[in-house]
Formats: sequence, C-alpha cells, structure tokens
Amino acid sequence: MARKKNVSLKDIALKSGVSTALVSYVLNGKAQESRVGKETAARILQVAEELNYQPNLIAKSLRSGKSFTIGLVIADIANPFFANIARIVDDVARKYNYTIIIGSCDENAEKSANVLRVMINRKVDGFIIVSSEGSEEQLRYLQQQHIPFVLLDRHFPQLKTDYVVTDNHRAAYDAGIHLVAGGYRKIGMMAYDTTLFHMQERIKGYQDALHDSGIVLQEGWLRKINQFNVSEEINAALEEMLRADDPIDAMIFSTNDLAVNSIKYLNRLGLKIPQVFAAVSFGQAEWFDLYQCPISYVKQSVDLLATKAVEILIKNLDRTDDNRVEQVRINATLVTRASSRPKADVL
Amino acid sequence: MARKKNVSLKDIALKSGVSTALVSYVLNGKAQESRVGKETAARILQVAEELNYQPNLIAKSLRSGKSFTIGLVIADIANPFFANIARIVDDVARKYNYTIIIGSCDENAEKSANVLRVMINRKVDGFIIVSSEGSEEQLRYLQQQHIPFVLLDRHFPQLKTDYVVTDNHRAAYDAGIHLVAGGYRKIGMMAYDTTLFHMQERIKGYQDALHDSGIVLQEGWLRKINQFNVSEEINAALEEMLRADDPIDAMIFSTNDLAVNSIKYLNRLGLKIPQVFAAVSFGQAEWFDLYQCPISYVKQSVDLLATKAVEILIKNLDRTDDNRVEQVRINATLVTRASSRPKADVL
DNA sequence: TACAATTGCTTAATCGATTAATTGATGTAA
DNA sequence: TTACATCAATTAATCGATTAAGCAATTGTA
Repeated sequence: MARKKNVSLKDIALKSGVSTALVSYVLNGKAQESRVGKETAARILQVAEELNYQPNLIAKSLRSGKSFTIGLVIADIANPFFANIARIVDDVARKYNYTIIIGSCDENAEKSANVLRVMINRKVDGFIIVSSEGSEEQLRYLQQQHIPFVLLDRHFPQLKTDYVVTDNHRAAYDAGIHLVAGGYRKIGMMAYDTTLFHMQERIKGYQDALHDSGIVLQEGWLRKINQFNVSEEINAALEEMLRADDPIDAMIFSTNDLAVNSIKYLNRLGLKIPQVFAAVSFGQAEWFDLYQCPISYVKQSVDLLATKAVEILIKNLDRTDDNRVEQVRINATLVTRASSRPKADVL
Repeated sequence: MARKKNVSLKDIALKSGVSTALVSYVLNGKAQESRVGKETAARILQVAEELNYQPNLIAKSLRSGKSFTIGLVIADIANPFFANIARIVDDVARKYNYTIIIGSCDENAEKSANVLRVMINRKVDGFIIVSSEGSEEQLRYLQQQHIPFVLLDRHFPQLKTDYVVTDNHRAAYDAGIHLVAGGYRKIGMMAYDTTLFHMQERIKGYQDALHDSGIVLQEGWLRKINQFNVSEEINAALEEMLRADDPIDAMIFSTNDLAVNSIKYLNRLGLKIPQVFAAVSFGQAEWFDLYQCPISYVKQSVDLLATKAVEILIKNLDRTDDNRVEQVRINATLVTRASSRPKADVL
C-alpha cells in the first residue's frame, strides 16, 4: 500500500534550516529553557504545521523507555461485565494519555501467559489484570521483573499486590441475610468450581450468613459448576435440587451466567421464580428487568472498580518504591426486587 | 518501580563474545543464509536462553516500519454486539501475530478522529473500523495517507473502501415478509435517526417489503429515535403508536437496544408481546430467550463478519496495490420464534 | 582591555534491532 | 606464486526522537 513516507523531525529541520535538536525542543515546549530564539521557534512551529507533522510514538517510546501503553488482560471481553470494565478502563486511561492494549484469554492461564509475554515485549508500562485461575506464577514473575500491575475484580490473598475488588464476602452475606429475613430457610447457592478467591469469598459469605442465622447448610444446597460446561452441569444440579425430599426455597446465583442458564432450564420446565424458589444473582444484566419477575441482584460498581484500578496503576508508574501496596475493597449494593420478595408474599 | 534493565541483543553479544549482528541473524532463524558457524549459533541460542532474552518489539517496529498492531475503532465496546466483535477480532488477529489496540468512541466522530490520530502516531499497520456518523472525512484522510483499513458492520456507499457488512436491506426485507406471511398488515419499524447507511438499508428493506406486499406504509408506522435519548423518545413513540386509531399489529426493531427499551415500556403498561403486537428484532441477546415470549430476531454472523474483516485487512497489509477493493456482504438469518407467530395463533 | 556570562544553535550519542557492505582468514585452482 | 572463492565474522548505517555537551558570537562587567 506504499504508505507515504511520514514527516519526521528531520524534514522539519531541513525545511527550516536548523538542526533536529532545535525542532525537538520547540515541539516539546522546551523552547524557553533550551534558549531557542523566538523567531526560530515560530518558524519551526509554522513549518511543523505546514507539513502536518505527527510525532512517531514508537521512536519516542524506544528512546524514553516509556510507551504510555497499558495492557488490559481480561478473561473474556465478550462477557458484558468485562466489556464494561474495558470501556471504563479505556476511557480513564485516555484521559491520562495512555492507550489500552487488550488481551482476552478465556479464563485460561496458558493463554494469559502468552498475552502477557507479547505485551511485555511491546513494552507496556503496566498491567491491569483480571486474573485467571492458576496465574499466580505469572504475577510473581511480573513482580520479580518490577513491572507494575493492578489486579481487578479478582485477587490472590497470598500475593502482596495492588488490587481493586468488590467485597464479595459481604455481598454474598448480605444476600443471604436478605433471603433469611424474607422468611426463607432452605437457601442454595450456585457457584463456579474454581479456586479463585472471589468465588471462595462468595461461598463463604453465603455460608456465614446461614450459620449466623442458625441455619445448618444441608448437603446439596451448595453446587459447584464447572465453568467450561455450565449448561449441562446446571441442568443436572437443578434437577437434583428440585427432586430432593426437602427442596430449597431460595437460591443465590454467584454469577450472571449461572442465573441465565438456570432460568433457561426452569423455563423449559415451566417453573417460575419466585414460585419455585426465590432468587438473588450477582452481576447486572438487561434481562433482570425483562424477565417475567424482576431479579434481585448484587450490584457491583464497575465504574468505581475500573476507575480506581487505572488510577492506582498510573500513580505507580510514576513512583519508584516497590514496597507499598494499595488494596481497595469496594462495597456492592444489594438491589432487591420481586424475585426475592418475602416468602409470605409469594402466591 | 525501577524496572530491571532488560536483556538486549548487545548483552547476548557481549556474553557470547560476538557482534550483535550475529545474534540477530541467529535469533531470527537466518543463521544458515547468513553463514553463521554452527557452534557459534548454538552458543548464541544457549546464552539467549540463559538470559531469558525477550525481543524489544518497539525497537523492531521502529526499524522495520511495521508494528504488527491493528487499531480497532468501535462505537462502544460496552455494547455486547461490539464486544463480541472485539473478541473475535482479537482472537483472529492474534493468530496472525498481530496485537489489537482498542478505541471506543461513543458514536462520536470527534472522539473517533482523536482515537485515529493517536493510533496513527503509534504506527498501527491498519485499522478495522465500525464507523460513527460523520466520519467519512476521516476515512478519506486514511486513504489519502495510504493507511489500510476495513470497515466493519457499517460502510459508506459513496466511498470506495474495503468493507464487510451484513446485507441489511435483505435482512429487514425478510423480516417484513415474514410478518406479512404471518397475517400482519400493519407493521411498524423502530429505527435510529441517523444517516448511517446500514440503518437506511434496514429502513429501506422494511419499506420494500411492505410495498412488495401491496401494503401502503401509513404515517406513524416508521419511527426514528435519537440514539442519545432512546428511552424517552421510545416511550413517546410507543404511546402515540398504541393510541392511534388503527394501531400497528407488528413491529420490527432495528436494533437490540430499541427492543429492550420498548419492552421495558410495554412491561410497565402490562402489555405483552405478541398480544399487543408481534415483534422481530435485529441483533441477538440472552434475554430474547428469557422474556416471557421468545423474541424472533435477525441473526448476524458476528463471527464471520469479524473474521473476514481481519483477514482482508491482513491480506492488504502485505500488498502494494491500492486500487482493488474487497466488499463483502454477509447474509443474516431470520430466527423465528413465538414473538412473531402467525396472527391467527395469537390468543 | 580582558574575562565572564549569556544567547542561539549544532554535534553526536543513545534507545534496540536489522542488514548491506566489508574484512580477514583459509582453502583451492591455475 | 598469484588469483580467486568460500567461510565466518565484524562494522556501521539506519529507523525517529531526545538531550547532554560543546561551540561561536554577542553582550555585560570590572
């Protein structure tokens, strides 16, 4: 495509009859401190304008060792939750003159390693990472290489890193207590079968809510679903749960996706929420409003999460001390709707 | 954060007692053709391994004039349709060793100009663009600069560019005919008020379907909604349409978002689809399945759209002739569900 | 008058990788 | 012995921008 040769400092220098050094000074606003003559400066600016000079950021980066680029490593950009995060991260970063490079990695540690490597080689200044299971090693590597990063939404308690996460324990706990307060006593939870800490926290919050309410968690109430085989495993789990001698009367879905798939299954059976059981889900979704019964949910502040993460990262990029970490835990809000209305009110 | 100095070719050269040239040859697999001694080559490889050498892609780019980077300019990454596109584009590009830089620009030509500028300065090799209204000028600029790009999902018929789009006219036409076949005669359409060609095509397809069916489009059937004020304008439009003397009995929603907002409004009034009117929507969404009545929709092949776009772009990057353009129009599939079942079957 | 300070600009090294041109050593044929 | 391949490596320019150091010419000061 024979891209036209771009205008460089040299071209400006040539045309204005000065050295590239002067041009560089002037275009970077260092005319004063570098003692460039006023007329010369004006001439250079004019020529730059005429030639429509655009700086080559690649060259700038090579020279300065700074790329003004942030790597955003994310489980799956097609997931609306992450897409929203990406959007905010992009917005905020742009405000600080940073560009985002995205890498989607399917909840897969191997892919994430790959993505990281490429981004490191591209000399991103730092990372914002929504970690996949089993990626601790990679994070340790980053630390060892002194490459700054901030974990978003998920973190590893055994690693001393910056992070910005939702207080998942509390969110799940609140959801549990809310259901108990509504008169429900047989409360199930649908979770992913993963060691990721945020999921553990949700489970623990649920367990603690039951425990603190004097309810003994029965076998079969807590279901762990393999996230790469959601649909089938959900169907099986629900079938079992509904067929039990003493079936549950409420359910906490620890993710959006689990709720969607469950409701699809219930629909097929002609079962309705909250008649079959009350429900609270994590995450937000358009359809929470459109389903025959509005779904109660734990609302995470995506805006705050993403904004904080970028800000912490960018602050770190300008710092030189490795030893302080910033760990932010953001409260979620429980939005209660008809799907978890008091048991007594359900026909 | 005192990032540890990275290992460069020079370091390897020093440690293996050769020049950087040799190291470069060997690490790029040009040992043979550049007649590097076998033992020397082996030694270099080993040292590179030992030092965990990672190439500096910035330096490579500067030297080669090629960044292996693609700019993806998109209206709004938080929109699931675009998020899905982003995901596929990212996937496919990675296969070809390209990295994606994303820029979300809120359907705003000014923002998109900005995003483009930054990406050009970062020396992306080419663009994949989901254009915003009023961005023709920018595209002309790209052409003039001989920067390759492929338009995705939306194109400008007056510009001779590569593009990959859905056959929107046909899709809307099919939707219209489908409704007519179901016995509907008073068919409305909800569209965005924009000059963007894909929207014009959807409107035209709808109009042609009515015309070819011998139906005269009545005033008030076609509603154009300002996309920056969707919720309010939809409510007003629907109110009018429902209050009409002879209200519509079917509706084509030309985007997902228009359908969502309309259904929210109908819900509030306690009105149901297809009882109040039958419906077909463009786009896909999880909630189409979860709504009390599964929604018929025009299914675009996001996979194909995105994959084709990347492939065309990458092919162009290796070519030098400006004059051939590749214009791909992909057929959508009409997925018919209960929301548009024959009028006679609706209770 | 002599030296210092200031002004306005240039030179050249640098970031890391690539690659055409060149060198020097060894081997081979006339 | 001379001429010429062949092999294995090095040198140095280059991509575009930045910046410390240096050089003249002019102005200021004692």
